[in-house]
Amino acid sequence: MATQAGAVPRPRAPLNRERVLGAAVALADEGGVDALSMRKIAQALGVVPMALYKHVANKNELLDGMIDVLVGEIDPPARDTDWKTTVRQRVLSARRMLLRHPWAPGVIESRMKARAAPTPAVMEYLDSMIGIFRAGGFSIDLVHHAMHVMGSRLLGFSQELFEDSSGREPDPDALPPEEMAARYPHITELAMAVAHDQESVVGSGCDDQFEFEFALDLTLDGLERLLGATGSKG
Amino acid sequence: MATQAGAVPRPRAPLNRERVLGAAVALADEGGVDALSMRKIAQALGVVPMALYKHVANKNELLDGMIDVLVGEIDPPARDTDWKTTVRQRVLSARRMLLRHPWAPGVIESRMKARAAPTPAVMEYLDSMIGIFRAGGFSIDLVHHAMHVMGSRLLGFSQELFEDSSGREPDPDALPPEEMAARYPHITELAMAVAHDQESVVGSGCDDQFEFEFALDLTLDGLERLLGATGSKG
DNA sequence: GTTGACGGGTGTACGCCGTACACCTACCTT
DNA sequence: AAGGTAGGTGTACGGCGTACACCCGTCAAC
Repeated sequence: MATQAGAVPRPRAPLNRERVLGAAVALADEGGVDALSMRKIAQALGVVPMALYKHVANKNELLDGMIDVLVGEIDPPARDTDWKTTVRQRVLSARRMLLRHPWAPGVIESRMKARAAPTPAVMEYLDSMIGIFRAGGFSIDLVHHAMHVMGSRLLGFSQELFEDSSGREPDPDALPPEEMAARYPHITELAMAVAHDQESVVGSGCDDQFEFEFALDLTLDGLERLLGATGSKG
Repeated sequence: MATQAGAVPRPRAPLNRERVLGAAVALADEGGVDALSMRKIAQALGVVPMALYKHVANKNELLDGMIDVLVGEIDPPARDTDWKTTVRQRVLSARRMLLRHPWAPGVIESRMKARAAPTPAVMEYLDSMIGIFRAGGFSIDLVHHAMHVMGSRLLGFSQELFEDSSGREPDPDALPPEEMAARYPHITELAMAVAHDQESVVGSGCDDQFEFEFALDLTLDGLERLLGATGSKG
């Protein structure tokens, strides 16, 4: 009489860590990380909240697991190219991942601060990145500096201070334009200039991708110049 | 007969927005932002939780207010120096502020994402920074790029991926050194090298301040080279 | 002097959260 | 048949943000 011989329609697939993390990531993708709760994840999986705790230790460990899932989405390093191309491609791949999961930077940062060690996937990512620099002839000291220089960009995100604000409901107590211009003349000037050229770009009128690559290349060029100046001793 | 003529010991100073924000910042400084709750702030002020809501609209608005307090701690721009020195000093001042309030980057980032506009103090900071570049002869386009390049560093923090881990309770399931070295050879090599030189520096063996300035100068040098290449037309 | 508005602290209550703990059930091993 | 084990369940607790009704001291207008 076990399993009722298929009489009942099997109510759901068996839970496992992967499915829990997947549901959590999906929920965060569509509602932001603040809207993520153990109870909501359980509901999405058709399961009682406490069931999740058989697969993740607690919410923090769940967040760690989610990060690992995301870092796993980053492309592996290219083979048979110079370090600069490899780093560039890798960082851009990381950026693509983060654009798919805009809540990720915050989680990464907060988890980094709370934990003794980054998660294994992050460790592997960093290790591989260091390896790319080393293989490119960077001295160990220079790699060290380079990792710091890349800083947050290493994981693909910069602050995006001027994030796309179109499509947000207009702020009820926003300043009228003329007062805006009077109080923040430089911001206004910049915003006007950005809005003027390249009207083709939808949204903010600022090509985020271009800006990102501009910044990335500036950094990489700077590193390349340093590499040339100090030679390549290990 | 108003105010009882000092017969009762005045139980507490009257509440106001400033005192609420001050208590909130103090609490976050000593317990991290996760430990911050309206109830704890109220308790610290000897007041019932709902009293706070007469001075801040809600917790998010409180966080915004806290950011404004912090940004107000950043030194005003120096006068009568070149743009590079001015930017450098300002960014380093912002960094000092953030070292005093390590929870701030996370709050700034999360609030930036949730809000239509940054808080006024942040706006003023950004505006002033743009003004410094403009006064230094940067074209508006180049300022635009520069702001993006500075990215998170503009507000003084880089990711600090290798944050000081000394003084944290040892991770119970940390890898033994040899396995660490086998799995993450590059990280290990770098860590060893960093630990070797400059044993004078306490903590992680990595001079964060030096790394920060190294990265900052690399960026600024790159911008300076661009400035020279394109000339200074507005 | 009385009145009434009002700024600001209070008390209660609701619905959400993470999760400890005891349980129950279906399967696998022996 | 017996018992262990992995995994889903149910209940319960303490903490959170905050809506809402209240109450009291001050002060203006009459």
